Parts: sequence; C-alpha cells; structure tokens
Amino acid sequence: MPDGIFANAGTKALCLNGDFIYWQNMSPEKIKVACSNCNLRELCMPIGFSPDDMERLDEVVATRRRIKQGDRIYSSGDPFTSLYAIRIGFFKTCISSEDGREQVTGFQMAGEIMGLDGIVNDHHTCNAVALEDAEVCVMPFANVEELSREFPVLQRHVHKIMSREIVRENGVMMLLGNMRAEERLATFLLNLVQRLHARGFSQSELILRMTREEIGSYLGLKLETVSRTFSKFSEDGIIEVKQRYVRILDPDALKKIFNPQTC
Amino acid sequence: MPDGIFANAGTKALCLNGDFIYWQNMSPEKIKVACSNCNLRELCMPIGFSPDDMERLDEVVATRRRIKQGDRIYSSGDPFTSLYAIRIGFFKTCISSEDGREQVTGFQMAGEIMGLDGIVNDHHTCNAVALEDAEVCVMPFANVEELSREFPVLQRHVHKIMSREIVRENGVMMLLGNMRAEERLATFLLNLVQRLHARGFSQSELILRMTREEIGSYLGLKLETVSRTFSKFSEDGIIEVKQRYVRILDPDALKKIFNPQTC
DNA sequence: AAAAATCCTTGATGTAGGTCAAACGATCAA
DNA sequence: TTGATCGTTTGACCTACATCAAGGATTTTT
Repeated sequence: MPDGIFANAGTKALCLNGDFIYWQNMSPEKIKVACSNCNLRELCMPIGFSPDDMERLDEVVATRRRIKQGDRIYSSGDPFTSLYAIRIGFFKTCISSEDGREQVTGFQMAGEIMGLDGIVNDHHTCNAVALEDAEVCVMPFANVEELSREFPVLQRHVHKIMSREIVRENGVMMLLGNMRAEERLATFLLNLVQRLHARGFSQSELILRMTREEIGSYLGLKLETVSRTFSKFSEDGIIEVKQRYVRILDPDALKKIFNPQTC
Repeated sequence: MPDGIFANAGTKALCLNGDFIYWQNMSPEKIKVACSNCNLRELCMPIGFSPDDMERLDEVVATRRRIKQGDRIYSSGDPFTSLYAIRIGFFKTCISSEDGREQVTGFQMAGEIMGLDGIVNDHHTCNAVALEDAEVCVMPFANVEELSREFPVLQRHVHKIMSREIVRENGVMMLLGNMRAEERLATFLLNLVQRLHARGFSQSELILRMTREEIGSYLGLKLETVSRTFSKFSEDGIIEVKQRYVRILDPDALKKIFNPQTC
C-alpha cells in the first residue's frame, strides 16, 4: 500500500501533500518560518485574520524543529518554554509512574498542539515521542501569551485548544472507566480515521503509526487483548487488518459497537 | 463527629470557618461580591496583585449563585457563558453517554474553578452537580478574557488553571489505565485529604461528600468493589471507615499501596 | 413514630481481560 | 543470505473485579 511523507498516506495523500514534497527538497534554513504561508494554519491557528494581522501572527512561531522517529520533543521534568505545533509526523504523549508503568495519554497528528501540560508547573509532566520522523513549529509560550493579549481571536483560540484537550481527556476517562475492550478499540479507530479524514486522508484506510502495546496503553488494555480484538473485528468482517494497515469495511458496525443504542 | 458549613469539617474547620459563619448570617444581596475581600482568593486568583489592581480584578466576578444539593451549575449542552469559582460546597462533574452510562470526571472543592469544558464548543459537555448546598462565584468568561488581556498575571493564571486540569486528567488516565482497585482508592484518598489539608482541614480525617457509586464511577470501579476495598483497608488497620466518615490511620501504608517502590 | 427510599456491606458466583508461552512475520544488520 | 531483533498473533489458563443477591444502616417522607 502507498505510504507518503505524511503520517498516514491514503488515496488522498498526494493532493494534500504536493507542497510538502516541494518543501522537503529545500533545506530547513531556507524556509520562511511563518504561519501566513503554511497550509496547515487552519488547523493550528485561528481563522479570520486580516493579511496584516497574519503577518504579526507569524511572530508566534520562532523556529522549526525536526525530530527523528523515537526521539522526543520534550520529556517529563524538562523546563517548559514552548508549545509545539505539529507540521509533519505523528506523536504519542505518555507519562510513567515511578515504578515504570507507562500510560500513553494521547496520539497527536499534523496541526495539533503539544506541550500544554508544561504550563502549570513550568515543567513538562509527560514525554512527547515522535512515532515517525517529524517536524514541529516551536512557539515560545511567552510569544503566545504576548500576542494573545494583542489579538483576542488568538487568545480565544488558545483557550479553545486547552479546553478541547480537557474535553478529549474527559472522553478518555469515559472510555477507560466504562467501556469494554471492543468498544474502546472501535472508539479509537473511529476517532483516528475521523481526524485523518479531516486532514484529507481516506476515511476507510489507515496506517497505524503505533504498536499494539502503545494502543493498549492508551486504551487501558494489554497488547494481546488489542491484537485479539483486531482479529475479532476482522473475523466479523468489520475491518481488514494486516499488521499496521487497517481498512474499515463496515464503519456503521464500528459505530454500533461504540454505541449500541443509537445506531 | 463535627460537621460545619464547609465541605469537610475536621478539627481545623472552625478556625477557618469563622467568617463563613458570619457571612452565612447575611443575605447574599448585602455581600460585596469581590475577590479583594474574599479569603479564598489565594486559591482561585493569582497572588501578588497591588490593591489597585485587585480592585479592577473584582470585575471578573459578576455575581454569586447558590446551588442546592443535587442541583447543577450547568448541564451538558447548556450554552457556555461563565466559569465558576467554588466558594462553599463540594461538586462532582460527570458526563453520560447516550446509552446512559455515567462517568464522574472529577470532584471539586472550595477555591477550584469549574466550567472549562465549555470553552471549546461554546456549550458545556458535562454536568456540574452540587454534592452539598453550595455557593459559587460566577465569572463571565468575556470578563475573564478581557481582564486577562490587561493583566498578564491573570492571563498566566487562567492558563495555569487549564493546564492543571489537563495534568490532573493525565493522572486519572494513569489511574484508570494502569492501577488496581486498591491503588486507585489509595490514590483517591490521598489526593482528597491533601486538597482538604491545603484548605485548613485535618490531614487524617474527612467526610466523604459522595456515594460509593460516585467514587466507583470516578475510579472505574463498581460500588461493591469500592466498599470491599474500604473494608479491606479497614481490616488492615490503614483506615477507619464508618459510612461517609474516614480516618486515615496509616498514611504511609496508603502511599505504599499507591506506589510500592518508593516508600 | 412508622414507612419508604437510599446507601452501604458482605457473600456467592461468573467472566472479561490479564498472564504466560510459543510460534510467526517483518525488518535490519552483517 | 543468514541471524538477530522486534512486533504480532494465537492458545491455554488464571484472577481481579463484576454481577447478582440479600440484609443492614441511615436518612427522608408521611
């Protein structure tokens, strides 16, 4: 199956990725680091700015940073300085307890913002690990706050991003507290594919960037259970799985598992 | 055992509650609604303001609102207008899925801020239910944002509050995803008593304001398991339980359960 | 004060998912 | 090409917690 620069290359990948390919052929130094000419800005920046304002807004982004697969943007305990907007790549955030247990707290893809956990204590409390080679926009939080004071629409945007994360985590609590394995995995798949679709990818095909163990950690399941549940879905004709490749054959069935009543 | 106006009346309750009693004897209309003369402000407002600034800051709080036990400040679906700072009382926040399953997402006490979930979609996504008669300060979010632009220290404070909630929920994910029943309940008790202690209450005694079922919902357990785990702790001499009353006899043992390695 | 409704406890039994183990497939380095 | 490593699948068995049930305690209603 095809696999592009982007996290999850489906049939639609190329049309969205055209300028990324162009961009990849340039050295990072030559790129104008600016939101105003970034084709992801409607994902990570507020919309409805005037061209003039947009130029001022470019000041939030200081630099870009490349992160190799397996490397971290930041680790638990690191001093907090910046938020990070994902340009390319796929990340997980995780925390680990003193006795070594790891909990994946989220998976992040292009256009999403990372680092919010660091604000409260001026230090990060989780690790942000690249699950594939990635690039992020570094937004020093001082810049974000300063411009937020100037631009109410940016201020509102920052608040919404944080609120969205709170609401997302509420949903994960529901998942971990109340759902059974099949429901958890169905929810997970539907959420992933929905976010990918919003980025121009297929709504039926995806390449998982994470291991069964990482999925399990996020969903509060062991990797064997994740694997078995994938197999179960496959036997039931709901999905087609081959290692990291997943094709959703019957999305309604997935939604039905996720919510038996309404569908 | 004594029980005051406040959520959890321990031995220290009275010394902190003196002016609350005074306040309760006044009609709410006569109270000057202001942070500047609120003895909880160091909990819900940034510190280090000049008296002049403090006066401006009083503008964030529009009114106060009393909520009877069992009533809600807001429900899922309600339009979002304001944040709420708890003055008196104890709350739970919860979400419920279409098929009726309820997930308690948090318990909130005096000085804590509620309503952040509503920012992202201009509607609330959870219910805020008073577990005892309560009173909150209503802070219209437009005021908060406006003053945030004017006062960087308030802006930073708002960001920290939201970040703190994100970090808290990360911790709950670890709890729900990785811990066993005893660890969950031990963590829960230690957290509760620590927050109460920060408010001047005993660090060994508390009155639970929530049912076993609500604790169970928060911890991803059934009420019977919560009850059994309480009994187990009691048999082991770690705590003393009598219905809603809990006395922690051996806090180190609780910490050990919570984290077997370090203690 | 009696009745009703909640909430809590405890016992008996069931099961979803964990644990342990083995084998298979894919990837990568030599 | 071969061996090593890592991730995945699948089977057999086990256990922590859920479920079902009954009785007791506490609070609320009448």
